[in-house]
Amino acid sequence: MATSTAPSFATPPYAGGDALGAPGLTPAFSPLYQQIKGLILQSLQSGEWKPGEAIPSEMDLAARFRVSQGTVRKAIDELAAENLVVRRQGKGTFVATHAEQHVQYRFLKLQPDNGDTQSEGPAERTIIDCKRLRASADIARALSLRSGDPVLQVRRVLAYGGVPTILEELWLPGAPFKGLTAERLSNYNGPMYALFETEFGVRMVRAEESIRAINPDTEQASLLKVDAATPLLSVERVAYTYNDTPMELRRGLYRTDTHHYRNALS
Amino acid sequence: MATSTAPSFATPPYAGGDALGAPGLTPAFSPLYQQIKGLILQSLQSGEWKPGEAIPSEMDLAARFRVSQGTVRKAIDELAAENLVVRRQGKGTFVATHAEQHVQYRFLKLQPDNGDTQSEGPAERTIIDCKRLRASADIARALSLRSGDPVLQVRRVLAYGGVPTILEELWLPGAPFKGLTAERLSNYNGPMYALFETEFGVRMVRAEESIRAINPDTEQASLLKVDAATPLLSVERVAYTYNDTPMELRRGLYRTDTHHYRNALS
DNA sequence: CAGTGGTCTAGACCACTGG
DNA sequence: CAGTGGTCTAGACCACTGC
Repeated sequence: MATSTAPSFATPPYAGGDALGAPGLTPAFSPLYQQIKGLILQSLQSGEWKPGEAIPSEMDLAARFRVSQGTVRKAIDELAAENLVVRRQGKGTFVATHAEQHVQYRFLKLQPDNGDTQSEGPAERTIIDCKRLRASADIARALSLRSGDPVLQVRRVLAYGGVPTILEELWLPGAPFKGLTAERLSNYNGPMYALFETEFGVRMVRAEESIRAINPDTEQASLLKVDAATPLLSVERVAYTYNDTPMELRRGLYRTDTHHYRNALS
Repeated sequence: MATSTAPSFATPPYAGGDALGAPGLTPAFSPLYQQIKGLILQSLQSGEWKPGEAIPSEMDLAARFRVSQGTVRKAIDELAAENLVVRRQGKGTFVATHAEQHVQYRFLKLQPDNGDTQSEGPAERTIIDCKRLRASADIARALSLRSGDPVLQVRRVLAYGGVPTILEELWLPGAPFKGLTAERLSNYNGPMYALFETEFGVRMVRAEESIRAINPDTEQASLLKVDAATPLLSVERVAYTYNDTPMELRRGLYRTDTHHYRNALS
């Protein structure tokens, strides 16, 4: 509905302090553009604008929130810096998506040693299984659930040019992903995070990875078709939606004889 | 001296196109604030303002470059986003430094599994050796040198709580680091990159890492006091100064039984 | 051509720092 | 208190997109 219309202040040109309307969700003291950012964020979470769609123009938002275009602009600047929206000059500002961009697999830092991600092409994906389980203590902790809560476990292998390169095991909270099956995963063409968006309305926004070197156990070694003495990269990722809500725990084993994990520091 | 004073344009309020003065170094077409950013960058490289020092206020820079404060602000915003300068409200804008910040070891992503970097304290550093060598083909390529050019090689071990955890081997171009010795490295207290700043005027700005899982050879294993079958993280880093000039190649072996490599994705 | 984001300006006031 | 960076506004014009 016509909810979040305007921060109710009447002290132009600079209100300064807290200025939120009815929901009153600003605990301390934040600049106007931060409050506007928060309001836009709420609309993103609530699904008012869906991934891939355009959000209203800066002028429209400025009118809606009763602030200047510059203030909206600064709010959107930050959202764009966090990869939540994408600006396109002359067209508009769009809700970021893991699909339909050529920035696919944004969270996958493994790349071929020759650097040519292009010629390598997309991974060949093989689902091993997809089970309904109850969360163990560590899984529950990572996903902010309680031990025993229902979770989905997916295991799969990614291969490049016929060479199995990544073995992944991932856990998802049962409730938001009700109805996810191995079949739906297999039939879907494109990044898994894109499927999460379109089928479950869950958009992954941010993630953290912990990396170690390990030796695989015999099952892992056979799935990746490597010797058990071949060291592998163990990459544990927790992915978050809006609001810093953890929505996925993923444990990956990466072969690093033909690929490497690339990271830019600044 | 009083070189870079102002982009010479006389078409207020918006020149639009290329507007650089004498050196004329803008090939294509860039907004004013980008040109200002470039000019500030030149002053940073030239050492007009040294790491830790304050740069002129936004007002001063606006006057110097004959643009509005807002334009200078946007230029500095980008430099701050790239960690080249640090803004401090009420005090000024300062040239970023690897020393004297509590953001030390910005490029070291290894951290203890309990996450408590504080209680762990600083690493105990042991220099193994520091040799003058000639660059091999791969070293030369990484540092944009020619094979056979003089380079310095440093090897060292970092330990935490008496446990050797990191074995590093690093190469530096000979010319800029003339006079670096094992002694000076050992005597220096603080991050190596801070020493590079104060003693050699080389500031590392950005880096890229390639990560693999490997088994150590016998020498490496003994230096880290681990079994030769213990898989380790191999982290190859190229660090860059201003102008994307590579200034260091560093190959690290990380133990990941008590520590892990942490990476934030967004 | 109208509509979008992108740049630039000028001026006002706020928040923080230190003398 | 003066000086710094930080926020906000209003208005102008530029660059790009697509009808």
